Amino acid sequence: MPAEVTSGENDPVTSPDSYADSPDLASLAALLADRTRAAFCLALLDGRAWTATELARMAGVAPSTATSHLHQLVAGGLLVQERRGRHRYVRLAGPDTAEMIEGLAAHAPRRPAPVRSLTDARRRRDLAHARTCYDHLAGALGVAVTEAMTAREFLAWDYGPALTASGASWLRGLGIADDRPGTSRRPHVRTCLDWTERRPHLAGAVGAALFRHAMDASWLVRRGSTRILTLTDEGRDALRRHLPLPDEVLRTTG
Amino acid sequence: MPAEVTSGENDPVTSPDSYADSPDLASLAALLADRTRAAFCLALLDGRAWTATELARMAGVAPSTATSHLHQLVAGGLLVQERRGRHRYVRLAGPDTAEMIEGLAAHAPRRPAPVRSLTDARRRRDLAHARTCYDHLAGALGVAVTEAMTAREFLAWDYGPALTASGASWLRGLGIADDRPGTSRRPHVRTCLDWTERRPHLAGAVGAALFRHAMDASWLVRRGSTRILTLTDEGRDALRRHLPLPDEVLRTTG
DNA sequence: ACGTCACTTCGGCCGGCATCGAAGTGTCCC
DNA sequence: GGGACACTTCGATGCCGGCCGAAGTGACGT
Repeated sequence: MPAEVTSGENDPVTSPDSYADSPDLASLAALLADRTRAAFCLALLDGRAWTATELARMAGVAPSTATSHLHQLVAGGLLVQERRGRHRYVRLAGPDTAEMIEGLAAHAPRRPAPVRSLTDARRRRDLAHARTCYDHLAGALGVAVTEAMTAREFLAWDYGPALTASGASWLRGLGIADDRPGTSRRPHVRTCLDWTERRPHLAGAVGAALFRHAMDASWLVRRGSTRILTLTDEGRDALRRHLPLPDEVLRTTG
Repeated sequence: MPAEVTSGENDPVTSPDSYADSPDLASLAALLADRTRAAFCLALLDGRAWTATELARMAGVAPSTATSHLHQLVAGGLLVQERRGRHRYVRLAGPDTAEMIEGLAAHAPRRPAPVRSLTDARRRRDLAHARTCYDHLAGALGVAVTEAMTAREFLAWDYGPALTASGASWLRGLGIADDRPGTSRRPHVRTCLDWTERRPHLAGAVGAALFRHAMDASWLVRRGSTRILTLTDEGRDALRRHLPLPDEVLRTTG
C-alpha cells in the first residue's frame, strides 16, 4: 500500500497532463443499453467463453447482428476475444468488468418473464438454487454459505465485509491457499447482490477461491453447458460438515 | 443476519412466485446512455439537489429537453424529485444509486475534453485536488486521507477494506459518532475509485461521517455552488495534526 | 477438392428517440 | 393584478442505430 501521493511519472495512458477528463459515462452505458448486448453480457457473466453463434442463438438474433454487437463490446473493452480456427470465442474482459455489470444488474428492474413450460419452471428453480456468478457461487446456496460463514464468524460485516482470522484459518484448513493480501489488486472479500435472493453473497478473490475449491473437489458440478450448478452427495456432506448449512438448501436432486 | 433461506412470505413487489426474473439491464443502462442524462447524473453525484433549469444550462439543452430527461430518470428510479414552489428539485435517489453510477463511471473511458481557458484549467486543477463525491471526499486530498489512514493502520485492506479497532477509536476521538454497525444496511467502509487519481478513496458510511465532520468543523468549504472544496487553514492544521498528510496536498489556496 | 460451417461485410429498411420551438400552466414578487 | 419566471406539453424534425438477408471469406472435415 504505497502512500505516494504526488503522483510521480504518470503512465501516458491518456493525456500527459491528466487533470480530470470527465468519464464518458454515456458511451459505456450505451454498450449495455441494448437488449441483445445486455443479454450477451448477462450470459457471459458465467465467466466462460462463448462463440458468436451460441450467443446469437441464445439472444434470438441473426449471426450478422451478433457480429456487429460483439464488435462494439470488444471495441468498448467489455469483452475480449480469442480466435481459434473458425470460431470466435468471447468472454468478459476480467473480474472488474464482471463486477461492474453485476453492480448494474443488481440495481436494474426485474423483467417479468412468463414461465413458458414445466422445463422452464424447473430450470428457473435450479438457477435460483445454485449457479455461477462469473467466478463464484450464487443463488440460494451461495447466500446460505455466506450467511453460515457469518454465523461462524468467518466473515465480519461490522466495518464492511471482511474475512476474520478464524475465517482465514478455516480456509487454510480446507486446503484453500489464501492469496496473500496485497499481492493482487483485487479486493479479497467482496459481496455481490444476489439476483434471486436479494441478499449479498460472497465474491471477490476469496469467493472465487472457495468456488474453485468446490469445483475441484466435485462438491458441485455444472449442468451441461449452462451456469446451473448441481450439488453432489460429497458436496452436501462437505457443506454439512464444514458449515452448518440448513437442510433446505442441501437438496442434491436437480 | 437471519439465515432464513427457504424464502418465507415474499413481498409482492413483483410476481408472487419470484424465481429469477432476469434483470432488465438494458433499460437501466439506456437511462445513462444519453449524453445529456449522463451529464445530469454526473452533476448530481455531488449529492445535492439541482433545479431543472440549472441542469439544462449545465448540459446545454433546452428546458423542455431537460424536462423530458428528468421524467425518465425519475420514472426509472435513479432520481427523486421534490417540488417547491415553481422549482423542481431533483437529486439522486440514494447512496446506492450514487455508488452504482460511480462504479460505472470508474470503468468508463475518459473523454478528452480540451482545456478552453485559464479559468478552466484552474477549475480542473482544483477539482482534481478536492471535491465532493456524493456524500464523501474525493480528489487527491480524499485519496491522501485514505492512504494516511492506512499508514496509521486505521484502515486495513488485507481482507477487503475495513476499519480497524484503532481506527474506530480515532474516529471517536474526533467526535465522530461511529454509526453502530448492523444498524443500517449500508456497508460502513466502502471504497470508491477516484476519477482523477485512479486510486481508491474512502466512501461508505464512515467516509460520509468523516466528510460531514470536516464540513461541520469548517476544515473544508464549498466553492460557490460547485462541488469543488477548498481546504481552510483550520483544515490544514487539523489534518496535519490528526493525520500526517504530506504537505503537497495541504495547499489551501484555490 | 468439395461441401459445410462459423463468421464477416454490405446495403437497405425501419423504429425509436433526442431535440427544439411555441404555446400553456402554475408560482412568485412587485 | 400584472409581469417575470420555472416548468410542462405537444408536435415536427431529423438522426442514430438495430435488424435482416444476401453475398463473401476462411477453416475444417471427408
